[in-house]
Amino acid sequence: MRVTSADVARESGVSRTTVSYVLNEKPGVVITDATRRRVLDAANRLGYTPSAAARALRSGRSDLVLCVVPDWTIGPLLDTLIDHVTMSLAQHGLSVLVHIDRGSRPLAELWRAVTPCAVLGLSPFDAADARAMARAGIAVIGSALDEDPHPETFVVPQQAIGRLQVEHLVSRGHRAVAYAAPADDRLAAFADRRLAGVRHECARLGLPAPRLARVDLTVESAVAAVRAWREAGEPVTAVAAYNDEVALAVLAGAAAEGLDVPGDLAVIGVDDIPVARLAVPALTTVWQAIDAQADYLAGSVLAALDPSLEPPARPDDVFHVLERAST
Amino acid sequence: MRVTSADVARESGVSRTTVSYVLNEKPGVVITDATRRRVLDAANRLGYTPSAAARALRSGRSDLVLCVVPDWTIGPLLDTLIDHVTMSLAQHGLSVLVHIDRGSRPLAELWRAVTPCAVLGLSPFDAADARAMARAGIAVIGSALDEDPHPETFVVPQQAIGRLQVEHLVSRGHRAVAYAAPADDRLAAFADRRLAGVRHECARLGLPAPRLARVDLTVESAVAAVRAWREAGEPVTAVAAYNDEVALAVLAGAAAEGLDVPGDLAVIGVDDIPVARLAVPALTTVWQAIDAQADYLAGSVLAALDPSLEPPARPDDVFHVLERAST
DNA sequence: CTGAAAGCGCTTACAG
DNA sequence: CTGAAAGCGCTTACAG
Repeated sequence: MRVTSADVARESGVSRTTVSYVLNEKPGVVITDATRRRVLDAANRLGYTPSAAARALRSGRSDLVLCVVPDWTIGPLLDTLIDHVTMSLAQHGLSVLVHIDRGSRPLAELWRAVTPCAVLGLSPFDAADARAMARAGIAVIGSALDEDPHPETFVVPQQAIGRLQVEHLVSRGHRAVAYAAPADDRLAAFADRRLAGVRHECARLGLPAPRLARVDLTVESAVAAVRAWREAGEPVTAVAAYNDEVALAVLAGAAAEGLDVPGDLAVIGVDDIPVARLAVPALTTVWQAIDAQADYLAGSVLAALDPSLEPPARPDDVFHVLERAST
Repeated sequence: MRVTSADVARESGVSRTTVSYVLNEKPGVVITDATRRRVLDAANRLGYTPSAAARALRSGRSDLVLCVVPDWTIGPLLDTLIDHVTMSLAQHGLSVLVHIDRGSRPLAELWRAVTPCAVLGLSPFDAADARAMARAGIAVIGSALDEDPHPETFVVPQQAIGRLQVEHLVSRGHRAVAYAAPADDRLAAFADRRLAGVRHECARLGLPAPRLARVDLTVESAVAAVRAWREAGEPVTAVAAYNDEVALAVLAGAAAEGLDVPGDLAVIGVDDIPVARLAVPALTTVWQAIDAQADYLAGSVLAALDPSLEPPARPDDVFHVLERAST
């Protein structure tokens, strides 16, 4: 049978009220040391752990943070981010629970089932969902892929990535730029915005509009793209790839076509996956300050939970070009 | 204010009992169609969703499955596995919640807070934890990295991977085999077992004991390893790498040393990460049947929850050599 | 076919 | 400093 606070009360000869006060270290209530000791001992002896369900029912709150992750195949960066956030929040007594949302069950069912104190969305929430959660007293920290004025929002401006890639390529003397988009449609929300950044920066700098090709993670696909780019009126000399994997495909395509990188074709990726460093030539890429972003996220949760806390400052400068041999 | 079943009862002019019966489709209870309709309508109109906390308190059970993931940097395979399990269980009304366990908070606190109906461990549980959960009526599905006779255990025999690698290399005519171990200590549980498999198979086939080197994900590290292997009395001609990333490092090291792959040195990885296909030469690797493993896992959860269900058969043949150009 | 009532385990005014 | 009691929202015997 489950050990309840009543058992602890009986065992230590006090009321449940006192047990609750002692165990929760209720501020403002003074308990004699002897009593406290007796309660703590009894709780220990009995192996008492409070029922979270009862607690949640009573207070309408838990110490769970629900982190909703969309069906992205973003990979290691996301894992690292979640890992960091989990660690940070654990230090404040909060447990992060990750749920991969593929839309098979409505989000509403989930957060009601978990009764979290906060919900962290790593992709934008449906407005109705967000409202419903807020109405239920849950702290909602949403996300956006574009600049967003709303302070409690996690923003990773994807356009900036594309801009940065072009800026770097141009600094290396290139003018004819191509964008290598991923084949997986689930990535479109990211890919389209990064492409927009590329386009924007090209226009701003007076370069020809970027050529575009979808590249899946096969050599053939990359070869086809590389050929098309090279055959253009003004042949492409530099490629901004959606991410490192796509960039590695382009590298493989260029090698298969006998092109020299970066002599004939420069390539820049995004993410700095471990393997990027191992490519021949080593891949130039855009690195993200995941730690800073994780800290911001954790801080936002904490601030949303405790209004007396200063909300964290949005990290700027979260992107950085890591120059290696491929550009 | 929260909408409760009492509100629905009032709105539809029935008792809470009836509301509960209708909403839970209680078997054996017959409700007139008109009543059912009224209740459903009212629930809808009011936007009623049951309080999971109250339900959990009442029944001591939720429809949450807690999946505890250790602090591995295993990457995409794990993501895929969890994704599949989440999907499968969602079809049975269960929501999977993933928690990365880095030991900062005791597991006991977490499962008590979540009140899951089942806990899925992707690494072995502490025996005391497992007992406590079982005592609390939670279905426990543990994991093991070695053969394990316990039926409700998820086993991915790591040794088999090493054996398979050697078997393949030998089939290509090699005798002098090396093992490229990862530098990250968190991977030791896997790496050591795979190495044991390599050793075992070498011994069984009468080959020299495998040479061993740690390779981190840099070219320099791989170059050092490759040099050491080539300088040996009987130079190594084939490398079984811990995983694809390490294998790609070895490939880079071999290239830097001017070695021909697979002519001078054959390399086989594990995982079939997308980039493996893009390597030059394309990387031979050991592929895992993640889907089958996910199905087994989901089936185990379901079977543990409902004794009338047949427990799933353990998938065999979950590993498979994917032969490409590097061997 | 439907309702009144108990109880899951907790916290917290409210009294002493 | 401590206790008796209410109530969070649900489900389920038990009566009708």
